[in-house]
Amino acid sequence: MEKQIMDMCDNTCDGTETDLSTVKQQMVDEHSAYELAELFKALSDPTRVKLIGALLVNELCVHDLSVLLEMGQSAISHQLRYLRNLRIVKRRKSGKTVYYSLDDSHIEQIFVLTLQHLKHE
Amino acid sequence: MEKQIMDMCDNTCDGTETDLSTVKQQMVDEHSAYELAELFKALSDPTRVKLIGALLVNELCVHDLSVLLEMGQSAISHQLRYLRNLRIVKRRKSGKTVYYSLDDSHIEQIFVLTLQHLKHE
DNA sequence: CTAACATATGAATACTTGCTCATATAATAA
DNA sequence: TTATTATATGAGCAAGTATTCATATGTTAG
Repeated sequence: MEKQIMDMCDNTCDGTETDLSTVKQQMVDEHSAYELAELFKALSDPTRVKLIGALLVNELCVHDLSVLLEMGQSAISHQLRYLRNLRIVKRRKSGKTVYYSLDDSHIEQIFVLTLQHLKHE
Repeated sequence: MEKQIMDMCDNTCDGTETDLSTVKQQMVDEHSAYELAELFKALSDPTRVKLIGALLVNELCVHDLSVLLEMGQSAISHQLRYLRNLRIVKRRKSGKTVYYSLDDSHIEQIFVLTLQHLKHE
């Protein structure tokens, strides 16, 4: 434990000439790191990926999404709320049914770009 | 429960004219969904984001990363192993010290693209 | 009004995950 | 050899997460 704190005070390990303060200035800041992680976390679950993948094709209601993914209505609804809180999807109500669609072209781009990368290799 | 299974057999809910089988054909398949989620999961943690953000600037050894992120050596090492297993980072050994660097230009692109999106809004 | 349908949501639970601690491995120095 | 430095790793735990179940809300039909 004491040793660890000592290490923290040192600025380089033996054999490195890297200027850490320069790296620290250039690297992504604390706040951005959390924002990035939060955004990627939304895409880090297969169910959410499938939901986004489906909404990429068409606006769909909860029931249809539940049929498409072969999952319970409640699970779908919970995940849609998650994505809605992050403004990744939006909803449109029409009578009894609620239609969901994508609400963020950024996510759409990232999603499609990454999908292409996975396919072409 | 019985009701749920009934729902699954229906192909549309009232008020929808969406052809679900057509959507299913176009949407991302099961396997791709899991691959996408796995990839994004690697980027869904602030520590891993910071690690990648630092290695985006420079190749760095474990100790320096531990200093930069102000975290214990063990935590850093565990996360580096995680990223290494997914071939996101690679390592180069030089004497006692091990230098890590990015190993996947895809991830790099996605990371930078997303970072830009977050900044410009 | 009541019944049926569509969606939302709180609680419970099984599972996952990120960190710490202690220790192991590996390389170098004395 | 032993001591020191750098990194790796297994176990354990606390916190988080995705699903299910039961139920609530809201909408339309009869």
